Formats: sequence, structure tokens, C-alpha cells
Amino acid sequence: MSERLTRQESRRRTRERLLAAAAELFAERGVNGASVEQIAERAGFTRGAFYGNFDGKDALVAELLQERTRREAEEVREAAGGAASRAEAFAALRAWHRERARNLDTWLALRMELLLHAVRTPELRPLLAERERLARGALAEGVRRELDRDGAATPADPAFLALIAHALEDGLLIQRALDPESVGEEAVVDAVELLLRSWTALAGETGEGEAPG
Amino acid sequence: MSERLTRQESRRRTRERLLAAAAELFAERGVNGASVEQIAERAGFTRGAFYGNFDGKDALVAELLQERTRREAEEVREAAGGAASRAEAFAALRAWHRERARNLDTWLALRMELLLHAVRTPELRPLLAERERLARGALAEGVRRELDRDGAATPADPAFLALIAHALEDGLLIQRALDPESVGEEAVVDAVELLLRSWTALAGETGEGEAPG
DNA sequence: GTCTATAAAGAGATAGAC
DNA sequence: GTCTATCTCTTTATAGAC
Repeated sequence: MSERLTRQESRRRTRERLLAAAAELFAERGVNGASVEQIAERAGFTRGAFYGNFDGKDALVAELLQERTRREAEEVREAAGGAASRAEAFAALRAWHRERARNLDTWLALRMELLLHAVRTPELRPLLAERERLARGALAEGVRRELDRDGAATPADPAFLALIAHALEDGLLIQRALDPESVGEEAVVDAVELLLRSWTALAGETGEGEAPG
Repeated sequence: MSERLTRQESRRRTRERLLAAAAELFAERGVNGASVEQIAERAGFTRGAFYGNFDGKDALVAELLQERTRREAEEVREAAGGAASRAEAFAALRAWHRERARNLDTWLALRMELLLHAVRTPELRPLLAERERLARGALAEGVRRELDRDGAATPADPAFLALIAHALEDGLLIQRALDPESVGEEAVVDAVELLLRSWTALAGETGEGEAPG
């Protein structure tokens, strides 16, 4: 029985190495630009091992997408859990984005590759959509809390404010990837902070304590 | 001489049809997923015509990227030119985005394909970066004008506000492509309007007539 | 300028040995 | 489970006819 577990474990490790190699190559050369042979080779195997563990490239892509989506969803849950104060929340956000800024091109390329794949593969779309909804939901909770802390009413549907904040991540990272000179490393966090401040101001102006939506 | 013009004209038309076919296929199947033969066939030719007009697929991609970039830069210039009132400006923006929303998937996929290609091709990056700078510059002008109209000071560097508004386009379109249920057709325009209103509020609160950065 | 034919390389996938 | 060998199809690119 312990031998069986070892075999399962070995299989799991091989699959993981193949998935990691695929992620690298997809970022570098695109999903279509990376061949099965290149993926297997970077993982330290040959094509035989690949086909022994995956039904084909499409199956691997689908699994990679699921893996990354699940991992990101977990990170969102963790991030939403911690952070008692506003300062803490922003410190965490800053750390998170500094890490991401370090290998922006790689990370963004992979996200966009998987995203394009999902947009073109109807059965995978709900998976991505669910992850995005989750992230926006957590953000909406945070926005509501922050505005509450200031005693301000929410100046618009919190879900819409969260959508704006969330969408800004992709948008600003794209701008930075194209033109690093014009977009600072901390643009995302700076922008979210500015938005929160301005929404607080807007809420104060629109009427204290009013609660729309 | 008129014969020469005719030949030039004919060549130009062929190249344009090839470029248009390539744009369609890149959006549908990705740059790497679309073969030269498929491109030529959709344009109504064979591979021979393709290689008679382009040095290869890479050359066509580079040219497509330049063409699309130039066209978008022109649109930005036109949009920046017209629009006397705020209402006019938003009406134009709304029309523009309604049109874009109609074939969102196609448009976004092509933009992201070209964007990925540019990120991976160092010599093409400045081209894209320039176009983005131009768009942000025009937006910055618009933001400044709108806030001025309200007699409000600009609550932050107008370039940064413009960056936020501009980045939101990509970000929100991505969210809508993944999850149309949760993101309205007019999300982009609605968001920009909300941002303008909240920045006005923030400026009023921070101190009337102050002009930072 | 565009077509047909073809060379040469690369891709995904399977079979059989170990 | 992984490797080597092999099949088949697709791809890029070139040459030569028209």
C-alpha cells in the first residue's frame, strides 16, 4: 500500500513539473507556440511521459487553467480573511503587487494566454467567470467596509465600485507592460487608494448616510 | 503611368485583403494558430499571393500591428478634436463603446493577441507604447477640461487620472468578455462618468482652486 | 502578381520495449 | 511510467509555369 502511494506521488510530481514547464513556455511563446516536445523537455522528460500523463495538449491547457484559477481563488480568500485595518489591507496589497511587478511580463502573458483560451473555449468560460466574480465579491466587501469606516454612504452599487477596482488591475498592468516609463510600479495600489478617497468624498457630498442599491 | 498606378493599386488591395483576413483569423485562433494558408484562403488567394506580398508571417504581423496602431491613433485624434460639451463628449464615447461592445470578443481577442506579440517582440513595443501614451494624453486633456468646467481643482496629476480612465477600458472589457452577466454593456462609460464625478467631489473637498502636480 | 508543385521541417499522437 | 521509434498531417518556404 505504501508502494501504491509512492507511485501516486510520483505521478503527481511528474504532472506538476509538466504543468509548471507548460506555464513557463505558454508565457514565453504562447499556448500555440509551445510544442508538446518543448514542454516535456523543459520538465526533464520526453513526449512519452507527456502522453502518459495527459490526453493531449488541450487537456493539459484545461488542467493548467483550472489549477491556476483555483490557486488564485485561494489567494483571494486568504487576502480577504486577514487585514483588520485599512493600513494593513493596503500593506498586504502593496506587497502582493510588488511581487507581481517583479515578473510582470511573464505573469501577464500567462494570464492573457489563459484568458484568451477561455474566451475561445465556451466550456471553460464559466470557470474563469466564477473566479472573477469571487475576486470582485471580496473586493466589494472590502470597499463597503472601508467606506463604512469613514462613516460615508456608498456612492454607488458596491459591486460596481469593486468591478472598477478589480478591472483596474488588468488594465494598469497592461499599460505598465507596454510602457513601464509612464506607469509606476505601485500604480495599482496608488490608483485604488485614490479611488477609495474620491468615493468617500463623493459619498459625503451626495448625502451622508444614504444607502443606495 | 496610369498602368503603373493601377498595378500599385492592385497590390495595395491585395495586401489589404490579406491583412483583413489575418486580423479575423488572429482573433479567432490566435496569431500562432492561424496558418499562412488559412489567411490566404480567407482573403481569396493561395499561398503564392501571400509570399508575393509579404516576406512571411512575422512581417505581416508587424505590418498589421502598425496599421491597427496608426488607425487607432487617428481615431483618438478625431475624438479629441470634436465634442464641445461634456454631454457631447459622453455621447460620442457611448456610441464608440456600443459599437465596440457589438463584437467585443473579436475586438478584444485581436487587441490582446497583438499586445502579447508586442510584449514579446522588443522592437515593436515602442510603437504600442506610443499609441497608449497618445490615448492617455488626449484623455488627460479631457479630464482636465471637465474638472475645470466644474471649477474644481484637479485632485491628482491629470496624467494619472487619465491613466486610470484609460486602463479601465481594457480591464472592464476583459471582465465583460469573461462574464457578460455581471458587466453591463455600458460599464466603461458609466465607470468614467462615476470617476469624473467623484474626482470633482474630491477636488472640492481637498481645497477649491488648488492645482497640484 | 498569382498559381501549382514540392521540398524540408515540425507538429500531435500511437505502439511497443523496458 | 517513461523512452524510442514511427506514422501522419500540417506548416513554412521556395521554384517555376503562366
